[in-house]
Amino acid sequence: MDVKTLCLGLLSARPASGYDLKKEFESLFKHFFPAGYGSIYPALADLAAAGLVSCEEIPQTGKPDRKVYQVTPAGREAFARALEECQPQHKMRSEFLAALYFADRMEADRVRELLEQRVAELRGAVQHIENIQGNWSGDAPKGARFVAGFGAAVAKAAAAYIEQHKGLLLEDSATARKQRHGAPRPSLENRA
Amino acid sequence: MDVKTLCLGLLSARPASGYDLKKEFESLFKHFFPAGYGSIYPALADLAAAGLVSCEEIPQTGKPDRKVYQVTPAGREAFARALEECQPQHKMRSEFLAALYFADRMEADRVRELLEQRVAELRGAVQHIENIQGNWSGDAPKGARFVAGFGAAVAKAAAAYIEQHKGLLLEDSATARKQRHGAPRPSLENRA
DNA sequence: AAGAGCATGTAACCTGTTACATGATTAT
DNA sequence: ATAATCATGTAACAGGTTACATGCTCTT
Repeated sequence: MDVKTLCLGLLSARPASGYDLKKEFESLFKHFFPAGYGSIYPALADLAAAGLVSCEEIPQTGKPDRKVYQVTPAGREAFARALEECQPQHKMRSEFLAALYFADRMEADRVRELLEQRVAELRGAVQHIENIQGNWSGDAPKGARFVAGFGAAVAKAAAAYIEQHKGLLLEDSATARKQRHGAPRPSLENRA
Repeated sequence: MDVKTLCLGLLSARPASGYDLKKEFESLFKHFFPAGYGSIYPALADLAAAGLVSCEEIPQTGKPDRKVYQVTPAGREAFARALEECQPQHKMRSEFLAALYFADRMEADRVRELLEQRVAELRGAVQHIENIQGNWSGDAPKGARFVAGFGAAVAKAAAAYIEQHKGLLLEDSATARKQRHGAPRPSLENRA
């Protein structure tokens, strides 16, 4: 399941240009499978070379010809097989968590900055998803709805965790806790 | 924040060999920053070449010499600067979500399989984290505790979402819902 | 006038993954 | 016996990112 396969999948719903596909990646796929022109255009060229899509060039004035790609029967079959056979991974690489692992060695302001930035990003992601959902009129495919809901739910959970547990990183002494809340708060955070 | 920087960070807590570092990556970092020997050994060689770590070779019988790396003052400084200056990203690439976006074009059994696999993985991740937390006796660094809690919370939220919303993907007609639950369930899933 | 949107692509680069190569010791 | 653990590394490969290259039109 690489960018190439995803392009094939999107094209098997409707014909599109590389530019169009980029916009699709920017909307729903943005937060779990980003792709730029640098991967989309070569992917399209490869798919065409393999005969999985065909390309119709539409002349334009003042801009490069618009190249609209369409799935071929072979492409449709290849995508179906890909869906059947792939063992979909869920990879993540979080520099955010890696950095916070070393929170001990950072200044409190820096920790606060990282935490706030991440929460802002997460809220942005939720907003982005809810905007998309708001533009659906009940006719969106169930896969899209499931995926959007998943993204929003997980982003909200992440933001909530940060808000609820940032104290663990920002208040480093029992004294600090006492002064701010009147009583020490034993760390219950990590219980099952 | 690449594998190289993380190795430097781990080494600035205690000296270790590449093999040791791999184990550290396998424990807490496993779910948000995986790294294999193929990235760790070259990273260590680069760090040594740059003078950020020093290496002591300990002869062994029957195995390659154990190479224990230690941070140099320059390395400590470089890591501090990296923590200060990095703008930590949180990248994810989920073939799982990408595949489910196309759930319409999959057989129900296949969808069920993907969902179950993912839930099993998520529960495994939670288990893994809770095992680590169980081995801590209150003395673990706060960064580690925060990160572990975050991972567990997010994994639980993801698993819960899947369990609660898999119906959206598996029951595809109002008829099916009526037969199983006695009444159709309007899609409330995506409301804010 | 400035900026966003439309529209395509290439080439160098970075980083990480996978497979290969070796081999003794210890636990089940 | 078999598998796991210890212990190191290289080389080829894959895949994606970034910067470069071009240029018109429409909106503000």
